[in-house]
Amino acid sequence: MIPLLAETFREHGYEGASLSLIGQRTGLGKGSLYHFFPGGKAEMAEAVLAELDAWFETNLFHPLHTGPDAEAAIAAMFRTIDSYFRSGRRICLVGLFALGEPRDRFAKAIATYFTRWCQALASALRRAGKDPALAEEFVAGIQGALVLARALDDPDLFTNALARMEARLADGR
Amino acid sequence: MIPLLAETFREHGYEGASLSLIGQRTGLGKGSLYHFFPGGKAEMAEAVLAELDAWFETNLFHPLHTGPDAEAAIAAMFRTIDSYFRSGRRICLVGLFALGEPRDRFAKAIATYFTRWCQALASALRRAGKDPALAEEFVAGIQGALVLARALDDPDLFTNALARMEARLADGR
DNA sequence: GTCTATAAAGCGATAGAC
DNA sequence: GTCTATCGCTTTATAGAC
Repeated sequence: MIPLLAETFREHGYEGASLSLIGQRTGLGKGSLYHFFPGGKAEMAEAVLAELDAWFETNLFHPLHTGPDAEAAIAAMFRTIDSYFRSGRRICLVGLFALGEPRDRFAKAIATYFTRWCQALASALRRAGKDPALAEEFVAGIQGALVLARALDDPDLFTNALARMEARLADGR
Repeated sequence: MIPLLAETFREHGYEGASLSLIGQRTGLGKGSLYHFFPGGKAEMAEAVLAELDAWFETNLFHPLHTGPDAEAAIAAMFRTIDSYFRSGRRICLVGLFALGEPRDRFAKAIATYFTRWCQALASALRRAGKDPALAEEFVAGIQGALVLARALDDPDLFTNALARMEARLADGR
C-alpha cells in the first residue's frame, strides 16, 4: 500500500499525484482512500515519508552509526543506495519534495531525513579515519547525480558517481 | 517579463504555477498572457527555458570554452554560479523540471542544458590540465548542494560546497 | 493589447448506500 | 471497508467587449 503511494508520488510529484491517479495505482476508490487516510493526500504523503524515514533509519543510518567496521558500513551504504535508487532509474522522493512546492508543508520530515543521513555518514567517516566533512559532499553528490541521471536519461551517470565517491575514499583523499 | 515567469516557476514548480498566480506576479490578465503566449503555460515555460539557456551559454559555457586562461574561467564559473543561485537561496529551475513531472515535456531543453554545462566545464578542465571527468562530478555536486541547502534551509551549505570544489582543484586532486 | 465573463474539465473532499 | 454520486472550487483555455 505505502510503497504504491510512494511510487506514485515519486513519478508524478505531490501535486501531480491526483487522487484519481492514486486510486488507479492502488486499485482503491476515493472512499477507501479516505477511510485509511482521513487527512487526504497530505496524510498519505506524511505516511510515505514516515515509512521512508524508518527504512533509511534501519537500513542506512543505524548501520553507519553502530557497525563495528566503519569502512565496511560505508561500503554497504553505497551498495544499499545503488539498489534503493535502482542504479539511477529511481529518484529521491525527499529530494523532489525539497526542491518543489511541498517543501514547506513537509519541512520537518525533509530536514530530518537529510540531517540524519549526513550525521550518520559523518560518524562512520570519523570512525574510519576519514574526513567527516565528506558526508555533506557525498549526500549532495548522490542527490545531484540523481538529478543528472534523470535529466540526461542515463542511469550510468549515477552508478559512475557512486564509484567515484568510493574511489575518493580509497585514495585517502 | 520572462524573469518574472522564471521566478514563479522556480518557486512553485510547473504545475504549482497556475495561470492566476502567474497573472498576479506579472500583473497581467489571462487575456494578455494568452496574447503573448498562445500556447499557454507550456509556451511560457519553453520561453523561460530558452532565455535561461541563452543566459548560461553567454555567461558560463562560452567563457569556459574560449577563455584564454582556463583556470581563471573555471574560477569565474564558480563566482557566476554563486551569484546566479543567490548563494544557495535560489534553486535550479532545470533541475526541478528534471526531477518532476514536466521532465518528459521539456526533455530536450533539460538534456541540452546539462550536456552543454558538462561539456563546457570538461573542456576548461582539460585545458587547465585537470581531470575532465570532474565536470560531471561538479555539476552534480552543484545540483545536489542546491537540494541540500533548500532541504535544510541553510544556504551556507551551497557556498561551502562550491568552496570545497574549488579547493579540490587547487589541491590538484 | 487588456479586460471580464464563461466554458469545460479536473481537483480534493464529503455523504451515504451497501 | 468499498463503492457511486455529488459538492464546491480551481484549473486551463476561449470569446468577445472595449
